[in-house]
Amino acid sequence: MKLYNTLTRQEEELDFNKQDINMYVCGVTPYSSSHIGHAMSTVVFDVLRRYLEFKGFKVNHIQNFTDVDDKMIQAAKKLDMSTADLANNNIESFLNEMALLNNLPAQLYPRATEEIEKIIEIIESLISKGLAYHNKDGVYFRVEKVLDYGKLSRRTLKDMISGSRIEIDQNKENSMDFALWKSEKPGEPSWDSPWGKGRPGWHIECSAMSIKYLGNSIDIHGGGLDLIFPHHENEIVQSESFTGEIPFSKIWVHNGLLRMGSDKMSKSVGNIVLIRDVLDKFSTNAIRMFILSSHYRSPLEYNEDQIKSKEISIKKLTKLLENTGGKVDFDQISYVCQIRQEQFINAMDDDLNTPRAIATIFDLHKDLTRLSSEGIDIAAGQDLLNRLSDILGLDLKNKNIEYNQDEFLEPLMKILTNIRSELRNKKEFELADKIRFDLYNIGINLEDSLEGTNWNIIDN
RNA sequence: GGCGACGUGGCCAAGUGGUUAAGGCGGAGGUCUGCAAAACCUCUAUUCGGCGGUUCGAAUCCGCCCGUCGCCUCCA
Repeated sequence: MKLYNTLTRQEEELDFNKQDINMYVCGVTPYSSSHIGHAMSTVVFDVLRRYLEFKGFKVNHIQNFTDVDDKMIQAAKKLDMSTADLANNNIESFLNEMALLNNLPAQLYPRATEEIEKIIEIIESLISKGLAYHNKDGVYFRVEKVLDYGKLSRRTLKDMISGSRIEIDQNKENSMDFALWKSEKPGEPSWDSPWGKGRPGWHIECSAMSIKYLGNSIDIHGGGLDLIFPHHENEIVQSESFTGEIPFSKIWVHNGLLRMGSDKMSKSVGNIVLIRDVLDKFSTNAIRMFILSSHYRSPLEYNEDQIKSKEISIKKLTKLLENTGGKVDFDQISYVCQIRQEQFINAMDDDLNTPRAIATIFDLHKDLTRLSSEGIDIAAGQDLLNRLSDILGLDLKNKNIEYNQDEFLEPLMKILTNIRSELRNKKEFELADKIRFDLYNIGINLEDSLEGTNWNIIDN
């Protein structure tokens, strides 16, 4: 399998000579509800993980929570609660939403505040190596000391300083030096350290957690494109300086960002759509198919019409699973399965090309409907359809039938459709059509078939 | 200002040197049906932002121009 490595700016063959793959994915800062941009990122890495597992690897997947930082402190203050409570609340709903999105849970979800010991160990080591210094504001990393600083984001210190929008901090040796530890300010959560009370800076928590749980040099480190600089750049320089091992991560995978209109969706811009609101409107399958219909490195524009169109696509695929029976034709069915599975794998092997993978699923669908209409048993093909869909985290077996589970509607509709069937049997079509028409006007759609009448609530 | 990405049919989106430019949605026609709906079948870009260039051959490589976006501050 090839994956695009942000560090080398090219696709690289994944030739890990081992069965385990260590994958660290940067999670969220749980200061508020998560938006669908976060959903996009987690779905992408979920699919990467599922595919690697399909290929036979055991994936150690870790996703962190940065549960203390400026935003956390501000938000907690505003809500008059502790940062810990705020984090707990948001983490709980985040994990809940991940499950609803059908993302496999990571093996571990470490939190910055629970890794202070490791964080301090790293900072002490960096100071002792002369790569970090302590002043009244905290501890800072000396970026000038590291020659390859900027290798991930491909920029030089000179470029960064000249283009910098941040005010120059006179207390820092170099304006690009970044905080490893921040000294305590009144009213803020803090921990004891050799440099007095304080809290970790951004970036250091990910180095600590990645190294502690996955080792000095991991296989895949991922996150959104917007984390390349400064977050991942700084993680690299801290980690490699601390462990002395290069690379900190063999491959850096970054997903493109979700846009709202033509702008990036982000909490700070304020143009966000919450995951839970999208989950209210659309099925998990449709949301995932929407996300996976464009390549993970491209930007994706949030578009409800497009998500809606995926509901229809999913329904088509689901419908095919209902076909049963027919004569066994091993040659035909296995030929089709072999071709389509191969195309699916080729697509996924090519830098996780999910749009192409999805296209082969539809090709498989077309093949199978053809064979089925020729009276051939397609059970083996349906099984493949399920397996391939499962790699994308699409659950075709789970029909979203919750609509029809209302305890009053269900028996009521049964009475109505039974009466209507009798009318149709007596050829009293005018009255039967009136029932269908009137129900349609209150939002219930009837579909007659040979097996009986199905109904569903029309979504808008 | 520096670095980077992108512009493919009505919408979304693959394809990055060579048979008919994937796939989904939409649209048109058809099969089925008492009629609908659903499902299925067929059709739906001589053309890839514009202009030049390289090449036997370019959506695909090069140059310029136009347009959109991201990072350089917190961000998935």
